[in-house]
Amino acid sequence: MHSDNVKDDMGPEGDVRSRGDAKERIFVAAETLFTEQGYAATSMRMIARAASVPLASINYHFGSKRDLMEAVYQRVLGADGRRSSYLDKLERNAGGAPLTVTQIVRTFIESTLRLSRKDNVSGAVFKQLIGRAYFEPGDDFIPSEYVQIMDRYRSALMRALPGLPEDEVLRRMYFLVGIVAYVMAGRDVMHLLGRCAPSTVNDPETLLHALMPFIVGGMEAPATLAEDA
Amino acid sequence: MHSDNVKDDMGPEGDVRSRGDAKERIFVAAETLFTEQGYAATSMRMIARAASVPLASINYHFGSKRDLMEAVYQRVLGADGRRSSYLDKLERNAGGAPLTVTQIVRTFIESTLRLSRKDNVSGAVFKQLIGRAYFEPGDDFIPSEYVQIMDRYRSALMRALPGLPEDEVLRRMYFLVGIVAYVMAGRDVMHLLGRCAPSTVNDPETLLHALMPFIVGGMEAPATLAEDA
DNA sequence: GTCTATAAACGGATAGAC
DNA sequence: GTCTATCCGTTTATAGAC
Repeated sequence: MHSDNVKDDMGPEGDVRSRGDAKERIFVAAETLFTEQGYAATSMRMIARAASVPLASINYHFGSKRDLMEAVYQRVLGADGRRSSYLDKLERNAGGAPLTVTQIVRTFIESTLRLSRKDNVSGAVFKQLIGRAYFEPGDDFIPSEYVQIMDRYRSALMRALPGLPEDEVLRRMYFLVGIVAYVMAGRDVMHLLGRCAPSTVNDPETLLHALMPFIVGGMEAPATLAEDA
Repeated sequence: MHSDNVKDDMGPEGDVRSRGDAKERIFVAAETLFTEQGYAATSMRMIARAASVPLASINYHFGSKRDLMEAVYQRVLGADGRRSSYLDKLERNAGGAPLTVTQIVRTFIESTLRLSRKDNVSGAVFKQLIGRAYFEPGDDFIPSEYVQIMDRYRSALMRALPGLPEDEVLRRMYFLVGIVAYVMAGRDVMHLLGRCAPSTVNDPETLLHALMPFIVGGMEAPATLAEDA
């Protein structure tokens, strides 16, 4: 431990960095623990210990545990704002023509993947967080930006699938979000399904790539099954 | 058994019923609360209050909170043992020919739905529990019977989709399980996607029916996308 | 077997020294 | 701003009367 004027020797950035570091470490620890264990099962003391800060520091920087949770979700999901702009760019290139289902689905999946790589200190660890956002019970932490993005995807899919009733498109979009969330959540269900190379199956990136033909096939399927044996 | 002869006046079924009632009420309350709120967020006191039993009664009948959780999962998932026999019956009728993807998927979905209606006192409430089984962090509660059932589905799908590589079939089965679990989990994500008649969208039974063509289309899709604009 | 009372530990949040 | 010590409610689990 050092006394007050030791920090002053580092100049102004010393102060800023020490503040930022503590807050950032709390952020990373909270993101990791909430993701791995869920909100209710994670205690403030676990977060403090993982971030190597005193317990009171969390309340000082973030307020309550609930506030901390909302801050984590806001940052992670808020970084997703570019999803709609990717769609905009595609539609501009198409010159007014409807996008294909493949294009829309690929944009959704790739921006989700990009979200899991950039702007996130914890990178590989955080992958479950968005998936968990849909399953965590209680009040929803999902920011309003997300609603707008989903609306953009909805209208694009409506145009791409004119043969389907509107509510059917909506349901299939529900399935699209759900299955991506499920894969992002990354729960290892494969041990249920028998042996397989774990790297092939558990890596979210590989899985989401394999997901493409599956989703497109599902999206473009007829509303009612032809075969009914 | 018991020292007091007061209870003997009710006859043997009096004893059995009183034991069964308390234990059963605890079971139902636990199933409901674990399902609605998750394991960590549910306290023994909530369960005791919902079941109208004293707190100590839970520990007497079930041991620890963890033991209670495992008992609930065992009973709910264990009731799923008929899934494989449904497949067996189909294959016997087919006389050695491979089942169609539609048949397999329908069997999976319908037995999942049947599971949510029968052999469960809480009926409508429990719907999320199986879905949650795949997402609840921590050690897994999934009984070994499930692994065998999944193996049966895996081999049936392998035969139904001879054009796909084995690991691709496995991945698509992963998607099948995932999306059914997601819909069963029943988290209301539809407010993200814009307005829609809630009854059409939130009712699991309707959703799972709409899921059929989507999944079959995804299952039968080519391994690589033809269109790549 | 049922229930009250309590033990022992843990939870989030804060007061106050520095 | 940082950190120690603490308050106080809640948690799981059990002891012991009936």
